Amino acid sequence: MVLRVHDTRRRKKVDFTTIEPGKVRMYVCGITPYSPSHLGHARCYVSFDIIHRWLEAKGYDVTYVQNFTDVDDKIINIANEEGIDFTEVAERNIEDYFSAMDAMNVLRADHYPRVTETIDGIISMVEILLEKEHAYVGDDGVYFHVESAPEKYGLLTGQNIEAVRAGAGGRVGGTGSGKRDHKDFALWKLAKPGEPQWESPWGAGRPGWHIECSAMSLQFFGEQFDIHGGGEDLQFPHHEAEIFQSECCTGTSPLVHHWMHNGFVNVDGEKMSKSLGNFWTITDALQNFEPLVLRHALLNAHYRNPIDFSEQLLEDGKRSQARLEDAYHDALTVWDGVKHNQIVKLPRPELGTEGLAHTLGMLEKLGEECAMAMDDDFNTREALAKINAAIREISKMLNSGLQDDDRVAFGYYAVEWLEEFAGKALGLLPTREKALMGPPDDPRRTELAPKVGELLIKRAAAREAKDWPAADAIRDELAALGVTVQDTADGPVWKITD
RNA sequence: GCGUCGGUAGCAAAGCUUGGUUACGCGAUGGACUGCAAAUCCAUUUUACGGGGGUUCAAAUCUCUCCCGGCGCUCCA
Repeated sequence: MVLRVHDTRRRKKVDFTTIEPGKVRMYVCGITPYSPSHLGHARCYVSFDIIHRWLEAKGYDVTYVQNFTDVDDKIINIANEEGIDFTEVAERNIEDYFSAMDAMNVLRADHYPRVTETIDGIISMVEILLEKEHAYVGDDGVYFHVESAPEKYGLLTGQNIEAVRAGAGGRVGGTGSGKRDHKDFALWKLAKPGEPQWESPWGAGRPGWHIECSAMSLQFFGEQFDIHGGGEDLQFPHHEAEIFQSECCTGTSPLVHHWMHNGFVNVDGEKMSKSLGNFWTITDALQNFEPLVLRHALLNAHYRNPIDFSEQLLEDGKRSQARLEDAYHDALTVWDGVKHNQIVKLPRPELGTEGLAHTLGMLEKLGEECAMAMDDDFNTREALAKINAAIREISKMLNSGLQDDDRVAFGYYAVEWLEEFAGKALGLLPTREKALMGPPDDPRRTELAPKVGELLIKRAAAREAKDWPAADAIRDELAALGVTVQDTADGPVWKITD
């Protein structure tokens, strides 16, 4: 099947092609670690995790590079306020980032280069740009001269060079920068006293914001690569600046074959921002919701469309995720019941119109449709629709009174199906152990277990005696503790649901 | 102002490139199952596609126009 991806530059879905057969070079702009990671980061890196996973599922050998902008004005300001080194600020926020991403099942990239480790590459790139007269040295740093390559202006955003000049002309003088033209941007900023700095031919200083990505992609991938991603806000000016720098430096065009940008997280219809007071860090969201619930909520929209975030969105995600995990749990239980015996190998499903054969045929078809959805520009919403349909089929079959061998074989097949699509492709499944045992690392569960166990024994006795009012009273008591009981064929099961 | 993306049922959100069948989920209601629940399944809510023209046998989908909204044009995922 052909993979179609939306390319920002061409503004449409195109057939995905790679520079080198079977290999994908993917660069995604990472965070500036000046504060704990927020929901916008969650959305971005979950989106590209999906892309990463699906490319690998399709058999590509993917090299995924994601940078850290570990020195910048905001980091320096915070370090100064707190009286610590800027590296400490960067370090602690990078740790926060990784722990949030790991919790959400975001697979690690292959490389996480940092600005502070890429200084040499940046300097040599700036030197070439100066040599080719695409850059000049100003009072306070080195600047890229946009007018030196006007044909590259607005490639991603359609901005018109004349209009931008007219619209922002007044700002040039006021900034006090050594720019000749307001459209120009810094490649190297000379250090003010006390700022972190590195030696360069133009004086001690640090890199401008955009140049790092050009230097890093050149270092890891060479002059061209397959996918460049990031949040949609990075299109202008960041990604357009990268095109200027890289293409003018190497003389090779295009730098990137597929530009991919994820949509924003809004809150109550407005952009999430600190100044509006509607700001959510990932840690905030994970106070009341499991990481996979957040992941599920994010995948419930297409990656390019905006998400309007709310408590309700997480509540919906929670229900959908519970439905998925329950189905996985049930299938695992059926199969796990005999795992110590010989694994029953399911015969190749024969398509039919009745019973097991029919359901197996349905699942096979749903799997194909799920893959088609992912091939269509990573349509996770559509894929989830297929997974929901599969859950229904699995659930029906597991409750249909199948006989032992068929039941076990079907459970095994269902586990494999879910692991392939919901697990491997979408990253929505917990480990088998977790799914079977429930959340063992929830401290509240451990705390409640003795009390709940006691009440359940009492309730079982009351039910045995058909004393329904007493049994219901105990259930109410459990509910007051935030515990919901389900009576199943294998006895009562309880969950924390408040 | 310029650029760009969007407006789909009570909520939420796919489908639009390649025009003709159901999205899916939540909520609500009814039913099956249950001592009652929960979970699960079945059904209804469903004459859904911002307004108005055009093309067509046929339009959510193509086209024109108008209205409304997000985002970008300064740092941002």
